[in-house]
Amino acid sequence: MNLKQLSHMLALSQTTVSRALNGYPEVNEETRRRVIDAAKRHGYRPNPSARRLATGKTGMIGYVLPTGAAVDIDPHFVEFLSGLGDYARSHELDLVLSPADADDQETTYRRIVANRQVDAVYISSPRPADRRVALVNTLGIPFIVHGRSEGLDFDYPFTDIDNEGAFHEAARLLVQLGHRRLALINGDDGETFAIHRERGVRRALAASGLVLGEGHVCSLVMTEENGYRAARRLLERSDAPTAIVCSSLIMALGVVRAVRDLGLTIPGDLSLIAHDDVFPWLKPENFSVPLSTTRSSIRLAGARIAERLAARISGLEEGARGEVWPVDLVIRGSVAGAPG
Amino acid sequence: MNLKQLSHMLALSQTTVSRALNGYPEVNEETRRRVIDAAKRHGYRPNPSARRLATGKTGMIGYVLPTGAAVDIDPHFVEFLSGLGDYARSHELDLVLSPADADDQETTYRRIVANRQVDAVYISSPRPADRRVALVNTLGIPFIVHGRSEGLDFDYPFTDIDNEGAFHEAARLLVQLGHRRLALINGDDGETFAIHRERGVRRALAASGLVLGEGHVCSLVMTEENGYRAARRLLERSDAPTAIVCSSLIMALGVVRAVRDLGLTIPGDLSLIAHDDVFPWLKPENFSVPLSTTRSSIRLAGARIAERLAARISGLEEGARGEVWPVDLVIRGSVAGAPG
DNA sequence: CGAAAAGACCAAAGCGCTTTGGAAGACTCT
DNA sequence: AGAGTCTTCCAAAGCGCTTTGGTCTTTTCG
Repeated sequence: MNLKQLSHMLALSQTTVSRALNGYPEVNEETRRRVIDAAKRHGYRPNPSARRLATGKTGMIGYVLPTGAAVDIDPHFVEFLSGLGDYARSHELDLVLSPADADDQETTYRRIVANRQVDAVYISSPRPADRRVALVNTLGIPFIVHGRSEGLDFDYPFTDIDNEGAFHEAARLLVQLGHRRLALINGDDGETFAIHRERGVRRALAASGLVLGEGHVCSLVMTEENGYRAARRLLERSDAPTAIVCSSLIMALGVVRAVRDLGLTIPGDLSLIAHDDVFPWLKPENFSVPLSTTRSSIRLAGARIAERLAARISGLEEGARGEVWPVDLVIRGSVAGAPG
Repeated sequence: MNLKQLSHMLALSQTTVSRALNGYPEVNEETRRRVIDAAKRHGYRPNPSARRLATGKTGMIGYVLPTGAAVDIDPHFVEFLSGLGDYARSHELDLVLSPADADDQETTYRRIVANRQVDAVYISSPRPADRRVALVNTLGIPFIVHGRSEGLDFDYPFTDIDNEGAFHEAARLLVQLGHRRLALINGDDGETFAIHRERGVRRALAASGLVLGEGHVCSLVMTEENGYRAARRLLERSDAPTAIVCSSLIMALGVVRAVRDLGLTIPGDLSLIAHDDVFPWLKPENFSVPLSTTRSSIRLAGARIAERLAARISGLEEGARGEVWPVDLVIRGSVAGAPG
């Protein structure tokens, strides 16, 4: 059932039927009702390919997915995706993942824009002076950045959490509890979020005349193994930290293991606070010693970004507005006063 | 730059240019070279929307993504996706995720097929007599099932691993080591893979005249927390198992925690084998006691399924061929002879 | 050498929608 | 009553590609 058949059946022109269905004003309400009714009754659905060719709109949002043997898609991604899906579903938006060589995403961005394959894109895990942000900005496709870049000479729309504030709070609490030697086990410091977190910790320490010691900050891909190694290395130092702030729950898993292996205890020998993106399958309250966290649902962020993308596509949102979400600090058993 | 302009520039008809570019035989090789060359030089890329309207082909594969507040996308999904992306990237295939209400995926499947939104789809986490498989089969779109259903009255193409064989081997080894009371901490037993795994364990036990005791098998969503709870419940029984086979590494994390909380040790008091889908961020060899596993890379499965889908789209693969991959059994420190 | 076959190309008809540029009739206003 | 204004509808022109159904040469072969 296509438009031609439907309009013939109603003894109307395609123009009128199309307009009636798309809510244009220049059609009699009585006629519109007839059309809508007939369309429903015959299960007419406009062919998206045709509509796409005519309008250029696709009803899809895009994401360039870095892949490659050496590239691991972050488990955070899936949680973000859940949120995106939550929103997209109720708006019949689909998501197009375009896999790209991690080292050459630019080509893919250009392709999906040139081909008009999607109405908007989002960018995640931005870095300082991120080239993707610059590219997408000049290509002129609607977009939102999940997180922030830095040092770009233009503004852009983003949704981020207050990483600096969160880690500032966490570190401040530890200092207040008497800790003098803090360490930070961070994510890849090429990414802005990690930079912000480190900045937050340093600022909190500086407020009490302390510094983040040389060798007391690690930047690693966030795996359990890296958490273990980093913690082990830290705790075996002569100036071992008495408190660690950690960028991910998965790494915290490794930290806990290292602590145990070394015959130490949490929070007796070491206080630990980690960032929690809220995974349904790994909860800080279920750690053997319940883990204190800075918490922000990455899933909610996904939903929000889908919402903003939809708004941008339909022209409801414009400009380079950035939004920064506050982060909760949730205290559980893994923090205590400094030992000794 | 569109076809019209390009053909005008070459003083050829659109027909000839189109055919030259698409490899049709009825065009002079010399002409073809000229055309291809000019296309490249001017950066001509056929508009996919137009091609789509004309041919019905989209160059995309689809996946209906169950979403909803109560639905968690499995972290396995992302690993699978990596594999899919690895292949898709090199073939300029995109992946369309269509979020759907978890309780009504049927509507979405019908929509994407009716709308010709994708050339093929894959189905994951199938259940016995899975309605999605039946639906997709009748809708007539190319598809591959990742895993297997059961009790369907037709054949269908799938790629699965030998879950039954793997868990049979694991259980057999434990029995050989003298274990008499095994337990199985399984995934959601609505899904076929869990059923197969249970079957494997039971078969191995039966071969030695043993059975999987009432209460010695748990079926749960695969989270750390559920692993902990299940293990705790099992180990506090009067007839506590001396060995556990576990369906996921994430659950195994919980098992390890429960063992420790109860003051027990691995493998002294309990032998443990878990299934490993090969996550880059959580490795069995890095457990405090290195974990024995049945191992199969879900990422490789993703790549394979992309490959088969591409083959089906282009007509290179047909029929309902199913393939079952063998699973490795990797022995590490977490297994030992039965205590006592 | 003439008929049939093969080779190389083209004009035009879709694919199914949106949108432009009217046109016809009904209504208002002076 | 005639000019202007709405209201409501339509024919036809795209959107940019593929594909059908030719035409015109050139080659092959009995």
